[in-house]
Amino acid sequence: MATSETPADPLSIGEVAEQTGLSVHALRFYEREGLLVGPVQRTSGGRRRYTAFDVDWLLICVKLRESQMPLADLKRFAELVRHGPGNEAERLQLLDAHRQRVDAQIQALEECRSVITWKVGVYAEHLARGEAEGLWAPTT
Amino acid sequence: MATSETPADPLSIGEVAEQTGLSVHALRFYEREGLLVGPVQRTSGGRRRYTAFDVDWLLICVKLRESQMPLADLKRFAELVRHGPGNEAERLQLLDAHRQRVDAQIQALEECRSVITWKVGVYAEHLARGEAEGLWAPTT
DNA sequence: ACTTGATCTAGACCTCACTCTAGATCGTAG
DNA sequence: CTACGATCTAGAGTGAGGTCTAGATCAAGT
Repeated sequence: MATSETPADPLSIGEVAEQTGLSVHALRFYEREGLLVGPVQRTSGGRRRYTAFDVDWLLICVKLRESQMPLADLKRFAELVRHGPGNEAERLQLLDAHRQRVDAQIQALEECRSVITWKVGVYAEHLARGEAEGLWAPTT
Repeated sequence: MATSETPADPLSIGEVAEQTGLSVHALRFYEREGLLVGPVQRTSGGRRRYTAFDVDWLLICVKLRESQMPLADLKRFAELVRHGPGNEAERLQLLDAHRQRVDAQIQALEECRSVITWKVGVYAEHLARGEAEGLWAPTT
């Protein structure tokens, strides 16, 4: 899962933005909100230096966010990881609950998809027939 | 697809809220925003009376919203239907584009799901082994 | 030394999709 | 007639999740 080729090659915020797909604004925002596991290192001049660990964590964050995990849950998860060993059961529970929500989302989307597909079919058929029918009730 | 048992039995806003899962506030909001195909009928006293057509349309709206169609697109779709025959190609295009977005969403969620499942597996395994290992890197 | 572009902070601002409030009115049951 | 709950309108407020701004600083190239 490591993103790094060389084990230690700190990245600038811009580079991390590119690698994660998050904006630099979002990266700073996530940090302020306590969504990162550790404090991000800084150069002597005050610029952020992200380690491969930071980037890996952010990539996971991206996946969790993409699947609609609220920032509050993400924050809780980060806190658990930050506090180290001893709370793995809770981490597991948090992730597993989220996985169930993702499953539910997929199912819901598949239902939507079938409704949409059916409706697309209705239109396509009518168009194919030359759209000269009078059957256009408001909801079809 | 008709929800009505009796072809003509107008419903109150509260009943429609119950049937669609939308709040009465949301129903009024949708109407104001032009998301409905026709104007909703009113009683002499000014109360809304929804027809089975209205409800069917709302049920479709619910599905489209559930799959993240923005209200702006929903509004456009409503406008097209409102203007009647002659724009079926555009309706088809709008729906089909949305269907593609839904497919992409499902795919993305499935990817998320597999990342999460993998991580759940990591925790579960460690817990099963008695959590006495020192392997807890920040991102695992 | 100078210029340029990336980064810094604090905090204001934004969009989306509702949600809620106030104060009035309707309609039905007692 | 009176209560009471459901509904009405216009408009303000909310929460999530960023996004943007201003004004300063840093770092690299020429």
